[in-house]
Parts: sequence; C-alpha cells; structure tokens
Amino acid sequence: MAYFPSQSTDWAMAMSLAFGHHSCLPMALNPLNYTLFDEDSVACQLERPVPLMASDSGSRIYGSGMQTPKEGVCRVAFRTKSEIDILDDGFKWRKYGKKSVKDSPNPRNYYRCATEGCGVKKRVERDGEDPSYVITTYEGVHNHTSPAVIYFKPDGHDSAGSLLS
DNA sequence: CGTGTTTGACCTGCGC
DNA sequence: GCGCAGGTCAAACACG
Repeated sequence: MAYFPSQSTDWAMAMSLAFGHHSCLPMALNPLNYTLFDEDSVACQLERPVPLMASDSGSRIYGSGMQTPKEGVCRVAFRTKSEIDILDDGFKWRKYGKKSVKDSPNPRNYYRCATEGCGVKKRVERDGEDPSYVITTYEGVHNHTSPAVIYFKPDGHDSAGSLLS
C-alpha cells in the first residue's frame, strides 16, 4: 500500500500532488497539524506544526497523504474540521454525483475539476465518527494553476520551501 | 438562457 | 453467476 513517508517533505509532497506543480496552496487551507495515514486511515500518524500563513484563523486541518500506484493516479485525502462541507480550495469544481455509502450515515459528494482538460476529482464526505470533520479526497493532479492561489514564502528552514521551484 | 445542482438509473469491480 | 457497494452518467430542475 502506498503512502507518504513520515519525513520532512511528506506534507509538501501531499500538497504538491493535491494542488499541482505550482506550489500553490488553496485559500481555505491553513494547515497547522497533519495526520498522515494510509488508505485505511489508521497508520502513520504524526503531528507537525507548519506556520504557513501570516494570519492564523485558528482552524486546524488534519491531512492524510497517500499515493496510489493504481494507474499512476495520485490520491490525497484531508480530514478537516469544518462546519461547511465545501472547502474553497481555489479551484472550480463541478458536482457530478452524490451517493450514500455503507459505512457512513452521511452521503458522499463527487466533484470534478471544472477546468477543461483537467480530470482531477474529489470526494467530500462528513466523518461518520465525528460529523464536525469533513473528509476531502483529491484524486489526480491539476494540470493548471488555481484561479485563486496563495503563494507562500519559504522561511528559509522549512521544507515547505521545497515546493517553490 | 446559460450554468450548476439534484437524483435516479446505470455501469463496474469485487467478494462469496 | 449473483448480489452488493461504489462510482458515473445524464435528464430534469433551480437559479441568477
């Protein structure tokens, strides 16, 4: 099973995979702590404070990074504490389906990137154990920049700077 | 009228 | 082969 290693660049890799190669972070994401876990959402946990934004709203995002070798499609999931279902990640998404899943009382929503030629998909569902959390799963890599992008500056000693190329 | 959402039907993969 | 569950399609609908 593929997963991101618990090393300094793990979250950066996840972000890169989720949001493309342009070192951009979505508007709504203000990560302070990450929880990495594999596709079963159980293993490889770590917390790593990362000061990304100048203004900290206090919200926390627990991210899970995973890289699925299946047909070369990269998949990254984030478990986010949020009252709203749809996080504004800067990209334009078009909803194409909604499905109730067996193991969750909450329906799962399916979105596709609305940008022509970009086949990135994401699934959004409420955490069955804690409805205050939203689980967002990105599948694929954007081949374009976000319409609303925040570029963050490397502070010189954080691996986040490796996103800038 | 154009764009995005809703929702039931359909397709597909997997386990038994 | 069959049934179930997850994922996708597409027509109908809502809204600006």
